[in-house]
Amino acid sequence: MKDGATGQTRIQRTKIAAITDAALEVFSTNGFKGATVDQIARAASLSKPNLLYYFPSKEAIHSHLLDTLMDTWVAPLREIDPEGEPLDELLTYVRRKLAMSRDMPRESRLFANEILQGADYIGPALSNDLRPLVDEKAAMIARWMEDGRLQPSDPRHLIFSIWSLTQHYADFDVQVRRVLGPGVKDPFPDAETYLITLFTRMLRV
Amino acid sequence: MKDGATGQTRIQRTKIAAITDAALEVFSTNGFKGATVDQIARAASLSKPNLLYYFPSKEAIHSHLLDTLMDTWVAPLREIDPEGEPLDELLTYVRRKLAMSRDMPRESRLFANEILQGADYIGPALSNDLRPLVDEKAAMIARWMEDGRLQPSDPRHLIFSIWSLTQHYADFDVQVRRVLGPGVKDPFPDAETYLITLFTRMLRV
DNA sequence: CTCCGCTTTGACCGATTGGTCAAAATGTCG
DNA sequence: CGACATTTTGACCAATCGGTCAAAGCGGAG
Repeated sequence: MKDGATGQTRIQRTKIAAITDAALEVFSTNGFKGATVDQIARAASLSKPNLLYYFPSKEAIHSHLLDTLMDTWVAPLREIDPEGEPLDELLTYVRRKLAMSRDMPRESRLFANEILQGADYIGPALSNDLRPLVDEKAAMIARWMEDGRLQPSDPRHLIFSIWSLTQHYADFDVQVRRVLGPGVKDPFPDAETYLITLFTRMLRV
Repeated sequence: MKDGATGQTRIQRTKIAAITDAALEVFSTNGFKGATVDQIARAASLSKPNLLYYFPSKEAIHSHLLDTLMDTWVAPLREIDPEGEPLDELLTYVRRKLAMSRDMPRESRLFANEILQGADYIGPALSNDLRPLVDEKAAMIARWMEDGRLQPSDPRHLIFSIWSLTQHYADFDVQVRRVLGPGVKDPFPDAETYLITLFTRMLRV
């Protein structure tokens, strides 16, 4: 039975949610080419043909994942408030992005895999959607710097550095833990302290 | 004919070099599971059986690559001089790592792929070889900070941040270029200026 | 109950995968 | 040259890949 607004039945919603969650797990740990439809189906407790009843192809699942997750992923950047206190806004952004690495490491690794291997699917979105957003926020930061409310530096590379440092703790989690050793149960508290110190010294006037 | 020291003929040296170079290209852009031995063979201008005459398996090529490249990859960290001027030593380290991202992006992506997907092969090396080295260098940096020659901060996360920021420009090169737009032909000069500023403000007493 | 549309499945397909093997080609030496 | 080791190749193999299909199972409305 249809449910007018979304055009999806209850069962469809449930199964599609299970599939996307399973696909997120499998794609993020194996990459697109390394993942198999069978793996995803097993992780979602479905048979392979049953999975392909809900999605036409492996590529379709991957695209669907990237599309629906993209907004969530850049949301914290969008929420930086031009009217707020500059340093607070940027430090909050750092904290939010680090929290996302802690709470959504699979999403982080999914995008990392995609970009690392050429961004074949997500590439256009980077040029058409992400770039204007970065332009806008970089201009805002540049204004803050001109007004003497932040120490001057390249705003675009500042944004890159926040992405790089925060996502590092999700994408390279294995390395971080191996290097810190088994004594460190959770690297994130120290990471947050360090990153806040770093960007405070970088930006505070 | 053997050549006593290495146990390799001239042809073997040439072909193995061609294979490792081709494999670096293919593995770094497709990951281990995404790469095929046919691709590597074609990139090395060899037939598949001929390639498997020099290496017993796909996994053997991958292992060989990671083993031989690991030393090169951590060399700049090893070369930080405990007797040098602290800030100079660390800024030089940043410059060297960024230069490696510019000149050896394939190597960077090879390691990024391996770690991102669980570090199944390289994991033990991280615990047994890299961790002691980081411990040693972190202790050195901590001493510098105690002596008042650097602003204090977590030395291990400082090292992580240098890895993260410099390798970002190799691993996420596609994203960086898409976000900066086609007007920017080479992101590296601005990146170097930004990173030197960042770590100078972070560390200078 | 019957009927009908949605859901699930086992069997199967062609293509591609990593890897083998025996034979042929090539190189290297006296 | 002739003899022997090294190198190269086409044909081939079992396993796995993404995807198809017809048939069976299922739930709810009448």
